[in-house]
Amino acid sequence: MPELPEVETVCRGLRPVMENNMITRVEQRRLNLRIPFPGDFVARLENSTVKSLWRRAKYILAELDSGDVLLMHLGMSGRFTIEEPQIPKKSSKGQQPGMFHREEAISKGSTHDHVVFHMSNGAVITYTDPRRFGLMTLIGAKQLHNHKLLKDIGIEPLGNELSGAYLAQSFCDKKTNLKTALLDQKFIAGLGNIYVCESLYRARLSPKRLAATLAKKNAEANNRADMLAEAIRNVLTDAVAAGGSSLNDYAQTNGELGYFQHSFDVYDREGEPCKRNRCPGKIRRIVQSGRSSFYCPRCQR
DNA sequence: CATGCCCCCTGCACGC
DNA sequence: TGCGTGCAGGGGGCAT
Repeated sequence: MPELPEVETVCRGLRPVMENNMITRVEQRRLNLRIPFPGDFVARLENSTVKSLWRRAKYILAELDSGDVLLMHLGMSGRFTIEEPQIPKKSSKGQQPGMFHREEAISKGSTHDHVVFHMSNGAVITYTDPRRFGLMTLIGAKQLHNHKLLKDIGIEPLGNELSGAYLAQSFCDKKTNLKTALLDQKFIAGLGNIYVCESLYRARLSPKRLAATLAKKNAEANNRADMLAEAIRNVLTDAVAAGGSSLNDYAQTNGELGYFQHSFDVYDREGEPCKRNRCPGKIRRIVQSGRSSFYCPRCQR
């Protein structure tokens, strides 16, 4: 499922075909995804030009010359496919699991293709989302920062603000465990279940640990907070790098963005051995706030 | 205000 | 083999 690194990858993939291009035609095939489309969605998009495209948390935002911002979220199963004119055909050999080729994508289509953008450069961008947990809406640029979906979102984990001190400060009076605190979007934006599990593993911190224990005023707590901040940054940076490289391969053979293989250290590895050198632990799964947590009880404390 | 839980929806992994 | 069941997941919104 798309998490922050996938959303970043999709954003980078969309940028060259959307930025500085006009949306000439929009096909909107249903009235809602997770939330209703604005009633004038198509009218407000057609004949407007995308000035810039960026990511905030797991949202993709496109600023239009009309003064609107197009806000998009991939939810659980959302993806974009780009068809560009005059791309040489490639052999269908060697495609990665879960991906399908441009030719198949075109001929098949899908009942889950909900929105199609036709761009002035000839690119056709299709949004597909079987589970419809994604969303698209339009916001006036001036209202952007007050919009309910964006106004309470915390810092970007790949920006400069993430530090041990920030985590300690944010969690000092939290009564929940670390896992729950890290998933709370008002502290760190865009951290999802997978990368919280992976970050805690890298920092050797138990998801069950009380969040406030990062804030004790002693050297050990400071160190833990620093380790966690570093782990979050590294996990996400690595994943973006992995997505970026496979995106290049992918975009040349077919247009679908944002699906690539990851290997995780703990996520979805219940019962399997801990990957840490010489650690005899087995990965355990527990449920916290209704979500699965995967961790090594032996080396995460 | 802080926290917990439900729910939106479909594909998929199970078990019989 | 085929069918039914239950679960996963982001995150808003509501109840507590």
